[in-house]
Amino acid sequence: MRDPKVIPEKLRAWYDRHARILPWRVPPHAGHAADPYRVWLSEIMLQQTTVAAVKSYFQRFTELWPSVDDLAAASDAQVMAEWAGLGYYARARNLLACARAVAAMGGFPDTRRDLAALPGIGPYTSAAIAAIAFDRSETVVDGNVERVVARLFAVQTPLPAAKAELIALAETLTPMRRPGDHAQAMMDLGATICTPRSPACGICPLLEDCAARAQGIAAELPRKALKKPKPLRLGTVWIGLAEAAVLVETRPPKGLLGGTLAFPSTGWDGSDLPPPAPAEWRDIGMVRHVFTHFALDLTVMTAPLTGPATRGRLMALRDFRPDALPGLMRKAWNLARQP
DNA sequence: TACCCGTGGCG
DNA sequence: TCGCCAAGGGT
Repeated sequence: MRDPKVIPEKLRAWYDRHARILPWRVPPHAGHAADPYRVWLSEIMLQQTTVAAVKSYFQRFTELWPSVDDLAAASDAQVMAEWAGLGYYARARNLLACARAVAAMGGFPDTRRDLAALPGIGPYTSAAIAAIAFDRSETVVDGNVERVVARLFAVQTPLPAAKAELIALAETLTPMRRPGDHAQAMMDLGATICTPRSPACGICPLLEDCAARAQGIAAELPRKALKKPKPLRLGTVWIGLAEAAVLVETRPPKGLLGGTLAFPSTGWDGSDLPPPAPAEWRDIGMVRHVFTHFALDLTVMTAPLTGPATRGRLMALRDFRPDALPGLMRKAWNLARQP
């Protein structure tokens, strides 16, 4: 019943009318290709991150660094500061490493294989850039596509075990013509109609082709393995204030919040570090923050510094930008500056 | 394979 | 208030 070619044709027709307008996107039939730099930058930012959260960051980055060569010339600290708040900070470190590699080789490679050799570019992102920026017929599989395909073919296997099967099914839909628009159409469909909860099947262009819809189980797919409960961890952070300055440190380059600007803290994994300086530390309250795999209750201590610090460095308040902090540290700062 | 790695919005 | 989830990659 389901002709494998009818689905991409219907999808393309729907996309031509309903494509989302996004700052990094070239509309269908624009007559020119997308800029690989802007495609790459947006794809990195969009990894596990919503379109709404990315928009202002994309705008800011492309203003500061209009080309990959401009970005390659930026400092680590500046890129980390501009990325602050977006999360998954390994992306920012890999972003800069990738920009420098691309600048050194004179531009982005135009095949999926060569793209995937660059830092921060994996199976999804390499396929997306190859299809969208270089018109390569690659199959782009993200969370949206997994969901759309699982429903179209009524795949009952739970994720992540179903991953290989979903990729194989998605490949059967990839066209030779306009593969980039096809990829973006699949993702737009997943983001606006074939949504995780209460999908809008009534207005779906693939309604007649959807096996899950026919069985009445669209909203139940894709099935997912049970996830482990998140442990609660405890920690302490110290915000030391000197004359028009605050005690900060740059966190170690790897691990949680790696490379970000922070206040000295315990390790919040049981390690029991001492305060970074002698002072009359005062407990001003606690902030809760939920990471991917654990929750954290962080006790916030403040004090005017009275002796030399054993950790961190003093930063003048005029140079200190709270929005250069990751979310957890921003919460602590906001608590500390309240009366 | 199974972890590790942020954040904000939404029902 | 809380669990779920979002254009994943690295190890």
